[in-house]
Amino acid sequence: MKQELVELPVTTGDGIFLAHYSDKGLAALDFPNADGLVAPNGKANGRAVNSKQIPLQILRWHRTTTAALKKMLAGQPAKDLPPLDWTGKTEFQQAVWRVMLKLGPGKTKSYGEVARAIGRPKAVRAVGSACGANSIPVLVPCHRVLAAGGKIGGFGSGLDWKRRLLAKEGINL
DNA sequence: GACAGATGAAGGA
DNA sequence: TCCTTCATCTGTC
Repeated sequence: MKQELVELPVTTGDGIFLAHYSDKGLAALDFPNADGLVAPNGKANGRAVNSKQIPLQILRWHRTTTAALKKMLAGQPAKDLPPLDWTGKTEFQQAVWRVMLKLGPGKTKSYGEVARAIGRPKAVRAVGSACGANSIPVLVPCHRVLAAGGKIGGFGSGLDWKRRLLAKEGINL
């Protein structure tokens, strides 16, 4: 059965992101498209999609998310993060993302370093896959994971975003 | 079970 | 240096 998600827009100086909440926490975050609006799969442009009443708890998470996102986009550490809903994700993916959450602004790790940090030094390609499976970019800073030698590597939401986010944190590739 | 992938390292030119 | 090749590990279909 499919879990119902509440979708709420997050307006930032970089466009309107779309946050998806389950009853457990923030489940996904969509980047704005080139026009600064939410991506086409988000069914609204800057409006709450769900007509039904939004639970107070989700509104509180949304405030935290908005503040955290704005901080991150300003290259500052987010003070608080909403609970993240990683339901259905594997142990391996969660381990990779936990390592990323520990990375502060301006700090980067290579895919190999992340693999070593979770005790699987040879699972470098798998770390790349786990990064790609990250549905909460920016807040789970997969953009801070670079390829060996300081090369940019890849980014599921587009390398432009990766460069942009890194530049905000003072990292120029 | 096969295949693909956001890598890394080694070897050769 | 730069490029190519291959080993490695995990997730997905």
